[in-house]
Amino acid sequence: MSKQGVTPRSEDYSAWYNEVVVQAELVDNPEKTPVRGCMIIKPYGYELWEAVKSNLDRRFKETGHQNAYFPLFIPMSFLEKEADHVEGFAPELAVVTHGGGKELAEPYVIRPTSETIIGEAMSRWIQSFRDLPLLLNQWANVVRWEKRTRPFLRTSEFLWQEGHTAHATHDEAQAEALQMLDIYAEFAIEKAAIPVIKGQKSDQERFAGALRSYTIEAMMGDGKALQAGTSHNLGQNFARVFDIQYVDENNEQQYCWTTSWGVSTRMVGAIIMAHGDDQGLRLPPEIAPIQVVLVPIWRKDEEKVGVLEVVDRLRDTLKAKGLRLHVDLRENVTPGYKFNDWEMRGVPVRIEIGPKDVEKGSAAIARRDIPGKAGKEFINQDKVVDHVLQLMVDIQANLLKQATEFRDSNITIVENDYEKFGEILRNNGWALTWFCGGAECENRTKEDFQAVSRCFPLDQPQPAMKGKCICCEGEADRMAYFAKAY
RNA sequence: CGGGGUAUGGCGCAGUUGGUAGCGCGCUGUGUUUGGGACGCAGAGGCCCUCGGUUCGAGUCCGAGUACCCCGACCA
Repeated sequence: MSKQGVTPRSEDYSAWYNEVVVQAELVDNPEKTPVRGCMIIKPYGYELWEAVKSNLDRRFKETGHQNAYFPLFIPMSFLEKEADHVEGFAPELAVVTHGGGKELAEPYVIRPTSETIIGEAMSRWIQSFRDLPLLLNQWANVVRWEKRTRPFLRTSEFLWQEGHTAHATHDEAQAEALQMLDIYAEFAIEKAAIPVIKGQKSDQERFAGALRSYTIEAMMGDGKALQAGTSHNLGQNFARVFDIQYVDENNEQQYCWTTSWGVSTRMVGAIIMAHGDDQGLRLPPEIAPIQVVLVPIWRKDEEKVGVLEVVDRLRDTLKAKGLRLHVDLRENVTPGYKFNDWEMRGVPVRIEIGPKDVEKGSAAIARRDIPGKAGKEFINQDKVVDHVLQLMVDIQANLLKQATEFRDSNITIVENDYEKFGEILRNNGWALTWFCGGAECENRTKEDFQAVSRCFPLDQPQPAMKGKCICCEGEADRMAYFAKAY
């Protein structure tokens, strides 16, 4: 790269994002990746995804789910069984027509999601109420042929987990959908430090084939919204078309109630856009692949010996505390280069050890959430471990605090004022307003402001109250967030 | 799927009236450096997107094709 640093966010947010993901080495340069719309996730980016993955996987297992794996290929006829479902996905399907040099009798679809093939399996596996609930999850790749793609946010192939469960009653399925939404929100807030809002999707924005769809909505650094995770109560739609039935206690056949829920590599995009600054990434310590980077500095070989002695000692004591740590021993770049490099990669804490520190028994500690020299201080080497452990907590909390304050300062409650409503949306703000949920109204806001409802928050600001829909002025019993979205 | 643009070392680009390719960064070696993106010296590295045409001669001119990028309509 001939260029140093990235385009400032304020100048061109989109350019900033595209440059950061490449310069922080999360992905291969998309313009060079040979498969259009797909991404090569580089090791550092994949480690970030693994942090998301391992956190969620643990929570899924804690709540009784088991991992399984279903085929990448799905018979075309499976998708066609659920009318809404196939209609929703038809335009973005990749289809395999040939195999082993011969045309297939029935084409396979490369899964855009697995409700159908898992539904078919469930229909064979479930016999009795004793087989329920069936709580499955799979970690997989899926393909949706997207016209415009962006690394992590929208790619033709992406990685995700998709949970699929079957229950005896509507209420159990509903509870499951809400439980998984809670798990997503908890992860987003506590680990990714993104203050997401839990809500229900409007009928227009609902998953194709679902009874109800829920979402965690996150605000990005430019004010736009990003759906960071979803869960669906699929009702009996898939159970009916795939014949997922069980015999209840009274020996009667009943259709199951199913759910599905997913978080994808888009979450990585959310982390980048929720926290990044003009220096690059800022990663929350909880999920940062590298939490602490040690940069040794020396001029002469005799200094090097003393410096490395201190560096090795600090490395060992910090590692003993369970910190994910890296020592940057590169000799072909200067310390200044390294500082910028690690800031671009978003490492929460950097420790610099130079000859002066060896002499004075000190260490320079720089915290990434406060950029540049302002976030740097010199402390006694004896205090480094405690200080760094405290910084992990402080930085985690501070990133969440900053993101929350930013979000709240960009949300405006608006009632009965379509002009003001539009103004908020045009300025990339979020409008919280009464909304009847109707398709006509939503189409109108989309046309007028390129913005639709993000969700009806589960946590309603004025529960039990009613208002006038911002569009049609008809009765609305819930408020919804509207915003431009990724 | 509509509109615009680009294609030349790893990356970013230049290349005049057509004469057989250059700059910066990076890379390799080496020496001096190293506390906020170091410098000197010596090197390596090119099917100029593809096919066809014009010409003694094409990176350059003409034609066709392909790929990609940007802007709009569709989307986890």
